[in-house]
Amino acid sequence: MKLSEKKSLKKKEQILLSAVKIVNRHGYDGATMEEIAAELLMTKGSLYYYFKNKGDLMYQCHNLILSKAIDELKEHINEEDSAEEMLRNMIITHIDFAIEEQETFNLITRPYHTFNKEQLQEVLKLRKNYSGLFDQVIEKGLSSKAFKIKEPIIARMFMLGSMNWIQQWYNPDGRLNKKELQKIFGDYMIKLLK
Amino acid sequence: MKLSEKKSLKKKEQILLSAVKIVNRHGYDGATMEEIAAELLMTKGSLYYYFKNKGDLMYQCHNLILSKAIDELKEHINEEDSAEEMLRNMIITHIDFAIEEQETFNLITRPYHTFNKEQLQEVLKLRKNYSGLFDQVIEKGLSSKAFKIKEPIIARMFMLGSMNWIQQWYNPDGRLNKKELQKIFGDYMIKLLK
DNA sequence: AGTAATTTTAAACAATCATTTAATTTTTGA
DNA sequence: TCAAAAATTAAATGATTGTTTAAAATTACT
Repeated sequence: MKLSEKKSLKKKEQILLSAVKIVNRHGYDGATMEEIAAELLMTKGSLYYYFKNKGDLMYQCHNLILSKAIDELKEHINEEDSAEEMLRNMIITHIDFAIEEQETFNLITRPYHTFNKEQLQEVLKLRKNYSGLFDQVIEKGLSSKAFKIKEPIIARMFMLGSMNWIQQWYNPDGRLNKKELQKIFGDYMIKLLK
Repeated sequence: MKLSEKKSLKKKEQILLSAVKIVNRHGYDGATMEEIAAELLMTKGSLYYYFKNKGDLMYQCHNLILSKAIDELKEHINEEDSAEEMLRNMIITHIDFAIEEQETFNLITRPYHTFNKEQLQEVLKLRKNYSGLFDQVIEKGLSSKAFKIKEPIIARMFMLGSMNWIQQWYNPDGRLNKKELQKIFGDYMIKLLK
């Protein structure tokens, strides 16, 4: 690979990270190309040298974060833990992403309005992938009789929803810190599933 | 009250209802004054005869729906039911609003970005009012020993979050209809609290 | 019926942004 | 060092949309 290509890739990544930061701050609609560029001391025009358009940039942001999250979940699943222990770890990861990556993580609560057809297909695939990991663990718990829950798919959506909503009220200076919340949420989930 | 004032109030209400409809369809940013007016066969300019600006209109939409929801919750609380029965009814109401009023109900996940100071104060007051009703019932259940949960405030946020998120995945043509979902969610909540 | 108040409208305005373009600057590599 | 390639920029463009305005249409009321 030529030097210039390497540099280009690196720049692309920097832009992506800047975009993630701005999106987390202002949401999809609120993130302007101008601000994303300014973060890197560039002008917005340059962004189009690296990305086709804003939609493309947003799409890649979402994919980046979601892929990272999937990787982290998989690490927890590969360990030789009980379903309960695995689930507790996955909850910690999910809440981490929901809090730290805020808008980018769920980016596009309204994916149909935001992404084009091919992007949408990929996004839905990734999301299915993601939630499938939770389903897997719940299934494991059910078959080992550690869990006992009706409608496990609904239960999974119930759980993910409660966690995704944390970002609406979480306050880093609140009475409970992130770690404490993660513990409490884990306890709740286990109680729900047992 | 003069006839013209009555008519004016009626028109104002119609506009509000149209705005609610459009917001539920496209979200806050996606709702244009043009479309809100078109729904009533008016032109957008007319809206400014009744509302100061878009922010004002959105604010009144949110208040309208939230107030309705509060009223409905209060009806459930005033009955002579057990905490469990009351909570089940409140869950049905909440899910109804979350599904049917979609965007308007949670309108402004990002209230700081959307409302001005006085509006924000009123919105936060209403929201506190709303969630306080759930806290009340949980407290009632705790003191009657029907419930047993640590960190009841967090549990309430947990529950509201899981319900608010329903609108992200709910499909009216899905395997489970709304009523079935409400039942399942009620069961989950009770299991969590007991 | 006729006048004053009320309501509505079309058009102009203004602000915001995403995107394009053409020129300029910087970097690369022989 | 120097020409070609790569990267960046400033400015223009175009589309959207909230808001204002002044005139026109409608309605209320004596």
